[in-house]
Amino acid sequence: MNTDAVLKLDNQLCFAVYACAREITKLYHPLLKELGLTYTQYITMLVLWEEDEVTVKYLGQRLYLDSGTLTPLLKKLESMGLLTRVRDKKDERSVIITLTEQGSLLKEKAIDIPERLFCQAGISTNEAEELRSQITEMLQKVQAQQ
Amino acid sequence: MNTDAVLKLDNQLCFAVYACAREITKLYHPLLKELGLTYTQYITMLVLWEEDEVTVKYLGQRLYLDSGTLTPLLKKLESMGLLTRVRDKKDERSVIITLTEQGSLLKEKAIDIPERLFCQAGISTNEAEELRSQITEMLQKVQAQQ
DNA sequence: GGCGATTAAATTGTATGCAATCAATTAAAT
DNA sequence: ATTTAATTGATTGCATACAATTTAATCGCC
Repeated sequence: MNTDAVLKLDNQLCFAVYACAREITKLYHPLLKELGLTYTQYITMLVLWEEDEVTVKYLGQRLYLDSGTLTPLLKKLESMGLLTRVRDKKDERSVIITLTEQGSLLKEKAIDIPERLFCQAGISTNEAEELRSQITEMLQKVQAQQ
Repeated sequence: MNTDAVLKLDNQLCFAVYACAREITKLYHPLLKELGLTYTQYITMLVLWEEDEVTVKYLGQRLYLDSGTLTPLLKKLESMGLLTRVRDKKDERSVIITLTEQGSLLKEKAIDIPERLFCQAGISTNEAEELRSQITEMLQKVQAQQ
């Protein structure tokens, strides 16, 4: 590829990923509105529905987000009554996030979101899994450089 | 996949794309800092280096961004002396974006960024092109739903 | 020509993201 | 015990993103 072509937007893998991420988030918007969550709040709840009582640090590792993003987001979810934020007695540097009953119950309402989204986007399960695997590989490669 | 598994974060294609986009942007950060640009400002300049004198609407279509994002971003680039914003005489609703000489010249400094980034990320050109093609396909599928 | 519908930007308000820095606490070394 | 370093969150400042609304200009249709 010549020097001019590499600067063409449509040739850039990075831009494709970046634009795709935003378009997908927009697709989630109406579905998540029914739960009263934004996309970032939703993926935070996904982790907590898998594993309750985790630290902010752990959430950050799973979500690839830092405390500058998570602290206000978790305070918001706390104010919505979905979780609690309590300092760890054993190590006061850590904050333990715990779902409230309301937060746990919200999972039921979220169960059908993945399927509804896939239907909407018209993507087959197989090609999605293949693509997910490749992108995850790239994600880990890229993250290792930071 | 059972109902529990579909809600697992690591099974979600959408999250992989979302996290990957942010990690890639972070990888760009030190390279773009040399040019004094953010990632969004950089991709805006990419379009303008391809095609000068375009409308805000056109930029939005290429970048998948709306005027709410572009207007302040373009004002910033204007204040940096890289471009001008002028109403179209033929249709006063539109604003024409034109590179200044300084804006055009910046392209030279940007030429080697794609290669440096790929080296840094350790991704081969072939697998990148394959992945880019698949993600672009998904991007267009998803965007068609909006 | 006139007027409702449409279009293009700009504005407003909310929610991220993240770099950089700070503060508090804990762990390690001497 | 004291100093030093590392860890964990919180804070601050800046730059997006985008939904929703507003404003101004143009278009379509009669």
